[in-house]
Amino acid sequence: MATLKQVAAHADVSVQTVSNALNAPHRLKPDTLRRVTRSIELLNYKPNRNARSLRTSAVELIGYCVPSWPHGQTHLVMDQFLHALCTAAERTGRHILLFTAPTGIDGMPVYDDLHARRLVDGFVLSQTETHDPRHGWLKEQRIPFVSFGRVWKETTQPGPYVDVDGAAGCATAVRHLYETGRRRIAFLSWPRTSGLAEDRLAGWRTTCKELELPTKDLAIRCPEDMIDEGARATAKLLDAGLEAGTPVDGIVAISDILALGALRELTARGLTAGVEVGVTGFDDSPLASVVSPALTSVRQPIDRIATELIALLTDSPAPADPATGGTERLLQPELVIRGSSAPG
Amino acid sequence: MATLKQVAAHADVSVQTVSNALNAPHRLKPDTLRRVTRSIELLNYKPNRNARSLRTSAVELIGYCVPSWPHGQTHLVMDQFLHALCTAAERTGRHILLFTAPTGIDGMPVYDDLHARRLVDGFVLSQTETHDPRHGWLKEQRIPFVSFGRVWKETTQPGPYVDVDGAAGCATAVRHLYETGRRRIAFLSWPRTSGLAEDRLAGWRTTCKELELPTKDLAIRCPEDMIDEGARATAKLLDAGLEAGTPVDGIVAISDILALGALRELTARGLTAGVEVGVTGFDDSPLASVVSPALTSVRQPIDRIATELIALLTDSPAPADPATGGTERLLQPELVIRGSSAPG
DNA sequence: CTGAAAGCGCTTACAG
DNA sequence: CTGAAAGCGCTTACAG
Repeated sequence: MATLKQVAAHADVSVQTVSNALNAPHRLKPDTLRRVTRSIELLNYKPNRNARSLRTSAVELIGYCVPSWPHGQTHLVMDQFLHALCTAAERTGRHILLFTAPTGIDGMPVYDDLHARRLVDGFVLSQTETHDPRHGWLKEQRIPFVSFGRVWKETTQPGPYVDVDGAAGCATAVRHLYETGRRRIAFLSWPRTSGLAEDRLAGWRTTCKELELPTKDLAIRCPEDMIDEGARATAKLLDAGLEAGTPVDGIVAISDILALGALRELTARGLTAGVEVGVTGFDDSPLASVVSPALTSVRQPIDRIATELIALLTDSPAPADPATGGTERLLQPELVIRGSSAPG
Repeated sequence: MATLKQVAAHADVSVQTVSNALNAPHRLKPDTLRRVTRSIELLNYKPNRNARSLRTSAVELIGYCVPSWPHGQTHLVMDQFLHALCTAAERTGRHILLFTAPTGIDGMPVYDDLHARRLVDGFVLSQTETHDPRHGWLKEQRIPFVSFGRVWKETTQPGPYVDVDGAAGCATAVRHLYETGRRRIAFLSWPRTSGLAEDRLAGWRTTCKELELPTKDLAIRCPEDMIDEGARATAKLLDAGLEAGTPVDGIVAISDILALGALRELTARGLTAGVEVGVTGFDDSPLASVVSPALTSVRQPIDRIATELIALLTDSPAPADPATGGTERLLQPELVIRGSSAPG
């Protein structure tokens, strides 16, 4: 393996000049640069990153804690997210270092350790929880990080974040169902403890009110994000609608999984999603396009999210540019319309 | 941030002794060790890994290329696998570095680069393809790697691998269906180009023959791993069975996704999985336990796989121990029985 | 525009 | 059992 010194000898310059050829080529006379570049190629020289990192004390590595899921649950777009995150990091010459850590505050020593030993420069946080203690802790330790997802219900968000406007996403879903003729639109949610859920639910509620649609008894909180729960909640909604003579004709689900449960219950009752009842999910996971009828779903802009995360983490402190500045980005999701809400 | 030197000064020993306290504590007099340890804790000293790596030229980082999937496809157990891989790596003091690369041979310069710049010590390969060119290339370059999955149809496997005995998994599934009374067991497969598929199919075929069950026209190759394809293939099987007066009563699917398609088609025809037809999948993905009836599925021992991968990659060249030695591990999967094959 | 020197924070033989 | 010295391969002020 060639070293700087060998390249320097080969090109008959000092090591410093080779280093400059790599890191500040404009400082070299074009002729010298050419000669050095040729030697680099000839010797197939690749700079040793450990030596560089030792000197600069930047490793160009970003830590990401692999979430561990309770059995039966899964992050259906996690591989997409990781791929996007890697790609975004690589565009800036960085990479993602994976690690595991206990949930919540108990995991913080792991973060501290990775940073102190200089295995990473900083962290991308995801799976943000309501009152997530990690953000405040990292900020206090002056460990660089950026969060995918807001810390809900705090007065101020500690540190930079990127998030998706869930309320707007659900609002779009409600409007879409309204435009396709639905007038009694229910919402399948998660427990109240989730700030994320409250945000999305608020989008549903507000939009229903705007459109003068009913909301009473139409929001159901499923205790877990499981297909069965979605089916159960849908059954309850359909039964109540029948009894009252006001059948539900639209269902906005807070996740694709719950939406899948809704689809299953409809099928079980001989109803067709997109015909009698319009159904929408959230996340546009791979499953959405694979069931039939395919699931209309709110898609988070994953590539954009990844790009912004890396930008916030690695850019020099933004100069408060009113347009792109600041350290908070709320991105707009997009409704992907398929058969479950609009037959044809 | 404390350095070795500072700790040495604080403990009134040489830096070398502090280093030894960390890396070879047995060399120190118990008393000295105690004193040094105290200083380390007091100063909250964490060794700089870049300095260490520069010196030892080992980074304790393992590269893993995040697969990119065609839209609508997903690796349902990828998050489980990554979690297991991370955990296994961390047990040996290592971590996983994620990167992206073009598929096949085109990606090799990326691997080479990561290794040459000393960002990683070696690689874990997955998504192994038939005739995968990466293994041979890496071996030739003397870049350490281990493969999850065999390179099929080659005379010899280049380099170490861990794989799951797919044939045995499918054999178990067939036997289970047989034991629950099924006598006409079909197989839902992938295209012939997949060595993995041929292996699993062979397990089905051999076991059927052993049990004197029919196999003719009972293996269907779905062009893609999608729910719709599984449903379509199942429809074809059921139709053919009806016509011939010999109804299919068992379906072994090569993946959970295809099995899900089978379940859907059964439901659409008013049949119940586990009653009229027993169905099994492969992978025991999160979806398996979430549909209803829940899906019987062949589970790959993910934690074991991860542990073996890390062991093969990082252990000193095994001394040809007849028991655990060698660089090839074929692990046995396990059938997880649920309602889709056995009601109640 | 180019080069000689110092130093990033460790570990590794080697002496004592 | 402990320490003085060299060196891993870079980059960074600083001179020239």
